[in-house]
Order: sequence, then C-alpha cells, then structure tokens
Amino acid sequence: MIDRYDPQEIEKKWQQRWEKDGLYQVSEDDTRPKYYALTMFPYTSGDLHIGHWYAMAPSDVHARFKRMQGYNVLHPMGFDAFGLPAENAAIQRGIHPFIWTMQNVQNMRRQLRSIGAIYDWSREVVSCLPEYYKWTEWFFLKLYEAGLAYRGKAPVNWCPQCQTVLANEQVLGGGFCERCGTAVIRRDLEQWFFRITRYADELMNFDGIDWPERIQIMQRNWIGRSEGTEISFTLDHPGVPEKEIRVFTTRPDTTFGVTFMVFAPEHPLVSVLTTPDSRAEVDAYIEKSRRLSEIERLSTEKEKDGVFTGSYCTNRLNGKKVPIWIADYVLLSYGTGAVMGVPAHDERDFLFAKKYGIPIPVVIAPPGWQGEELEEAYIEEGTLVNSGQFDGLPSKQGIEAISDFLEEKGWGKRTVSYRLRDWLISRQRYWGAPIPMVYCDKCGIVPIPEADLPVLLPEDAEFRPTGESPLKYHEQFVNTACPRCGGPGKRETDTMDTFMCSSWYFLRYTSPNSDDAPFDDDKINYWMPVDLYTGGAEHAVMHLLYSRFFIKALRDIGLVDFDEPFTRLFNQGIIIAEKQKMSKSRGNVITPDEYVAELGADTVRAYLMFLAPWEQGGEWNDSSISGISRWLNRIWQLALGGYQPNEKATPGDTSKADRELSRFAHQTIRRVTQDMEKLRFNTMLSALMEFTNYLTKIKDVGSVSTRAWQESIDILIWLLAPTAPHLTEELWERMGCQYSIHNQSWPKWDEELAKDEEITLVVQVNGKLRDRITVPVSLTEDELPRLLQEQATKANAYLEGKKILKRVYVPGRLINFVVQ
RNA sequence: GCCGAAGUGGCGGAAUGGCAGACGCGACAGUCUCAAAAACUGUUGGGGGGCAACUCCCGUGUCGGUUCGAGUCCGACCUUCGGCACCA
Repeated sequence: MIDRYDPQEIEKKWQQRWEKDGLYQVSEDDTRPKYYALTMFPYTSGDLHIGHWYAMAPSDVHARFKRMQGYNVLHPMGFDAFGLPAENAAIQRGIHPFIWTMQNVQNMRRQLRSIGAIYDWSREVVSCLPEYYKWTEWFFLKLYEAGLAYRGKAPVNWCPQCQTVLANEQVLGGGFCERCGTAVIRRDLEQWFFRITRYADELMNFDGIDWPERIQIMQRNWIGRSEGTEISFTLDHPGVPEKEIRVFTTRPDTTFGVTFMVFAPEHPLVSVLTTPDSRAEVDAYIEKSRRLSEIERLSTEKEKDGVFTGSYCTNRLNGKKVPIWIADYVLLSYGTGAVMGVPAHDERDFLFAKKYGIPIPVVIAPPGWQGEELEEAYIEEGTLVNSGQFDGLPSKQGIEAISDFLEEKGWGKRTVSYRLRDWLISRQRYWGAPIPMVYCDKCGIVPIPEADLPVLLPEDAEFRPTGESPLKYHEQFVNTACPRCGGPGKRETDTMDTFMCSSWYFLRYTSPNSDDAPFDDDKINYWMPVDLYTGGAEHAVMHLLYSRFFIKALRDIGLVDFDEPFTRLFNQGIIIAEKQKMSKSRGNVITPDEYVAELGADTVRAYLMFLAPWEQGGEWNDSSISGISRWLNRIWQLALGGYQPNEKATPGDTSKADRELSRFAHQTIRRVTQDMEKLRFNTMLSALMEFTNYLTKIKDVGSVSTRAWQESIDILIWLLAPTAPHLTEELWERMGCQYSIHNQSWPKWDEELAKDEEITLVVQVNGKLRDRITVPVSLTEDELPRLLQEQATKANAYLEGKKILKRVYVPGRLINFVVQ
C-alpha cells in the first residue's frame, strides 16, 4: 500500500530544506546565461489574497521553467510600501503608518513563502525603509539636476470643509468629500513635475521590445501625439499686455471658418478679458466647472455649454472679429488651453454654435455641396471655399498651404501637441518619500546635498482626522538650515507619488545592499534589462510608462546604458469571486491560506493556472479545484504504484506500444515547452493531463516495457516540476533519484520521435464535413482519388452525379470538393 | 464619454482561416460497499429519424459581408470587464 499524498507534510518539509540549502540563492558569479523574471511587487495592503497568488504563482512556474532550461534566474520579491491606505489606517485606527505597513509586510512575507516560489529573500526590497527611499530621494535630485524636475501649478481636489487635498478615490460620485460630504472643488497648487513630455516621441516607440500590441496602443493613445499648427489671433484689449493668443489645431485648413474662440475656464487671461457686464456670469461658470471632474467635462454625452466673456480677438486671415467664450470642454492642460471654434467642421463646435446662435459658415465644401446649410458638422475632407486665396484647394493641400502662409507671415507655426502631460509627483501627504528640497528666502529653492540624504520622515508625526499632511505642522521637520547659506529655510512638505518608488525598484533587486549607490553598476549590467515583466493590466499605462520614462532619463544622465527596462511584458487578468472583483468592502475576498492548508500549495498553484488563460483571468470556483487535486493524487499513485508489464505481450506488441508511448511523451514535451514559453499555462496543464490519462490507460494493459514506462514517468515529473515543486520533489526522492529535481534539466523533444505516422484527413463537399479518413502522413495529392474510392463512401454519395468545379487540398488537414 | 479588451455546452474553457466543444468541473449510469462518502470506469451541445450499427439538421452575443470554407477576417450594433493622470 502506497502512502497517501499529504501536501501539508511534504510542502513544509521541502520549503525548509530548500531554505536550509539556499537552493534558490542567486549569484552573478555564474556561467549560465542570466534571466531576470520579475513580478510586480505587491502593495502592502495587509493580506495576500488569491489575486496576488494569481500574479505570483504562474510567474514562479515560468521562472522555474527557465531555471530548468539552464538559465541563472533572478526572480525577486519585495513590497510597495508607501501610500494612502497606511495613512488612512493611522487616522482611523491610531496606528502609525510605519507600524501598520511593517506588520502587513511580515504577514505577507509568511503568506508569500507558502507559495513555494524561488524567491531569494536576501534580495527583498521594501520601499518605505530609509535605506530604500534615500535613493528615491537621490533620483529626484538627479532628475532635478538634469533639468527634468520643475515646479508648476496643477489642480487638486480640495474639500473646503476639511481644508484638505483629497485623492480621486476619496471623492464620491457627483463630487463630494467621502469624509464630510461637502462638495469638492478643484484648486490650483504649486507642485513638482517631471518632464516626461520631453520623452513623448521616444516613448511612442516600442522597437526591440516584446510588449502586447494592446498595451502599445494604449500607451500611444495616452501620449496622443498629434501634428498640427499653432495659430495666433490678435488681441487688442485695454490693460492686457498680451497682444495675441495662440491656439493649436490639426485643421488649419478651416481657419477661415472660425466664428468663436473658447478658453478653458481656468485660463489665466479669462479674468482680465471678462467685461464688467459678463463678470457675474463668467465667475459663476468658473465656479461650476471647478466642481466637475475631467471625465465629466470631456464627456461627449454632456451638453456643451459656455459663457461669453464680452471680449473679442481678431482672425488675421480674414480680419474678422471673433468673440471669446469660456467652456469646460476645453482643458488648460492640453495644447494652449484655448481652441478656435469652427462649427461647420467640428462636432462639438457645431453643437456649441447651434446652442448659442453663433454663425456656422462652411469653409470646406462636401462633395456636391450647393451652398445649403449643414445638418451636422462636416469633418471629412473636401474643397476649401470662403477662404480667400485658398479657395478651390482640397483640404489636405489647404492644411499645407495655410500653414505655409501663416509661417511666412509669422502668424503661426507647425507644432506637435501631445495629450500626455508632465508627471505630477507632489502629494500633500505624510506616507511617501520626502522631496529633498528647501525653500530659503535668500537662495530660493535649494536641493539637499546628497551627503545629507535621506531626509527622514519624522516618527512622531501627528495624524489629524482632517487628513492634512502631518509634515506641514511638524516644526522640527519644516524648519531647517538652508544648505546653501545656512540661514533659516523651510523644507518641502510634499512627498512623492508612489509611482516614483515603483519606477526603479527593479534596479535595486540587483544589488539590494549597496549603500554608497542605488545599485552596483556591474550587477545592473549583468541583470538588466528585465527579461520578463508580469503584472496586472491595470498598470498598462501609468506605472509602465513612468518606468520607461525613468530609465530613459537615467540613461541620459549616464547612470544606466540601456533604453528600456522590460524586454518582454505580459499582463495577467484578474480573479473575481461571486461574479465581482474581490474587495474588502464587498466582503468577497478569497484568502489562499485555507485552501493551502486543506489541499496544498501545489494544487492551488495548478488550479489558478488551469482555470483560464493567464491574460484573461476568471472566477475562483471552489468546486472545480477538486479536479486538480484528484489529478495530482493520480500522478502520485502512478509514480509510486509500480508497473507490471503484461507477460502475454509479444516483443512485437511491446516495441509498437513503446513507440506509441514515446511519441506521446515527445509530443507532450513539445506542447508543454511551447506553452510554457508563451505563458499558456491552462493548455500546458491539459497537455500534462492528457499524458497522465494515457499513462493510466496503458498501465492496466501492461503493453509497454518497464523501461519505457519509467522514462515516461520521469518525463511527466520533470514537466510537472515547475508547477508542483513540492510534490515532484517528494516523488523524485521516493523514486530514489538524486536531490534536487529542480536542478534537473528540462527535457528536450525529438522531432522524429514526436512525428505522427497517420493522420485524420477531413473530406468536405462544399465546405461541409462529410467524412474523415485515416491516411499516412506522407500522403500526396495524387494518391487521394484512389484512397477516396476505397474509403470515403459517405462523401462519394454527395459527389454522385455532380460536376466537380474545384478541389481544395490542404495537406495534412482536408480535401474539399466544390460541386455544381 | 474617450481609450483598450472580451462574449463558444449546465459551468471554467480548447481550437496556425480547415473535424467546434480538447482538458477540467458538474450531472447521469455503473463498479466497490450493508449503505454512504471517497476512488475508479463509462456517457454527456441542442433537436429530429431509426429495433439497431447508425444517420440527418441546427449551433460560437446580434445583424450583414469576404471566402471553396468563418468561433477565427471585415463593417455596424448589443452586453460585460480594465484604464482615464492623487487607489496602487
């Protein structure tokens, strides 16, 4: 009688043994080729739920697979530890963010260990520890020195009642403060930015990196490059020094059709351009637009409204006076914060003009246009009309001709505009890396010298329920000596966006203990770039774009010498429960611990990989996990249950059966290997299940030789090792083999042995399946008619008395007769 | 609203433009058992016909198109999901 498969016992046993032996400790001093397999580090939310496992377990399987393939694999783990929830915990429960975070780290470490991954814990990074955030601050200084950091104004969500800045997630639907219910407004603050826009063009380029097409598209759309022309309109307004205003347009060919100008409500010129008559209405409109989110403002569903400021500018091309309006669908952050209104040829402008009775002159004639009024905006190409000397040009040429003309006259120039905005990194919060800057009355803005880093977060901060940053009221923190003149200075009290911490953590894993630099050059050169980066698709744009920017900036500063951080990217889907995304508030969070305790980590790992394609994700379902559990039990029985060949089998039978078994085995190696490379774990596992089923079937028949049987069991165990590391290690030991299975080589398939001898050829008539025939692989088209005479009687019935118009033969697949 | 995806049996899913439903769950039947559970074996898209071996028709969100052939490609629509710059 064989022992029962007891996951608890063997998983504990092997995790301890691997740890003791340092089996997964990684060194750069290694002759094997390197492979850096990175999983996005988790946020320290408290508990590891099944969604974390979904990110971690399959990537560990792939990393183990690369390891068996002979790579020196770095597969590290760490914690993204700064952020808002820690501060909320402090306010709500009176726990200091550091304590709360480190307790979570401790718990999550324990849970992460239960996965049975190859993490080398000596390389762990925790982004909220001074030895880490010292370097986050240091990178800020480097970017500042390189001219990539600057101060500017940006709006924040402001609760007038709490007198505090709110994160978007703290603003309830409809724009109310989650704490007190007051209507939230947007208010401008001086904050720090990184010039990511300087890299906009380079970030559009994905040459040489293997990223999913959809992520590339999303990033390109996010950057939103558009080529156009900046056109200046003259302004002649008493008491206003600006003599022109500029707008960006991709349709300069429509400039003769401008009948109004629209400014963003927050545009700096608005207050001076507003006439006394319009003042009350304009102010009310500005007030109203401060209460709307950008999504609400840009919704094409929302009615386009606006207010006339009472002032005019002049269209230089035709000398016409153009009324200046404000409207919330124009954003200050895009282009110049002002747009020209061409109602005949832009949908939004058309609706706007209709609503306010503004003229809609046609300047691009649609084909066959007879001078009638337009029913809707005509945005396609056409012929220029009512456009002076440009009449008669097709719109494409019109764009060029008018742009040339404007440039000659000095009234405009061709430019490129981006939707991408500079990266706002200031946060008015405590729990983040301090921005290492001092404001001095005499010297202005002064960076803290490198030698004085890190600027430490004061431990005795006071967390008030208002949510105001405790740093602002911490006198010892705020008041400091100016590093330049030694006089009194005040520290910057904003901290950095946590995306800053996650833009370089992958560099730190290569040399986590380096204390005179953020990383060791030799080690960066050895490990970087990351060969495979995996994580949730929710990071498709922001984190991944910021990290790419960060590396390009470091490259230009001279700190690294590669262009892209992540050579290959893969986004896994999300695990849902009860048809919904897991979340604490919904109370549907699935914790892996109980399943690990009951069924074992190997079963949970395999189940997560089997339930759906990894990039898709799916629903956690208690009842189907038993299938995986049963399967691993069957493998246990199969591997340890011994094998008795059937004594009645002739040598001929045995060699035929051996050949078939070896074909199946080599086809399985091929399928599993190829699926592993493509991270298609669900089909990888079904290939292994089919192989298991085959072995189960032939075991009772006893037709194969003992040697062939044992070879097949070995192959099965090797192929399963990355997925079920504990189970296979135990089987390997019990089969009397040398520790450790995880140091074994990944099996290679032999194309000859894997080759099929016979295949099923489909016979179709007019594309409908009529029969299947078994034919040798080597079959040529000439031999077909004879075979069909002999075998395919069913198909022949459909061909009876019909004229064959065409015959489509796809070798190895099908033959299709087109008749009648 | 905008950008990006996804829709296939009772359920999760499989399928280089070429046998739709691999593999697994569930269900049903059987073996074992006093019985049940577990385990194992078999059947299992829907509908029609046949005593039967079997056989025919329909079927991949909806509508249309391309093709000898469409789950797969193209167009329109519907539904669900991810992101939208201070959740990470």
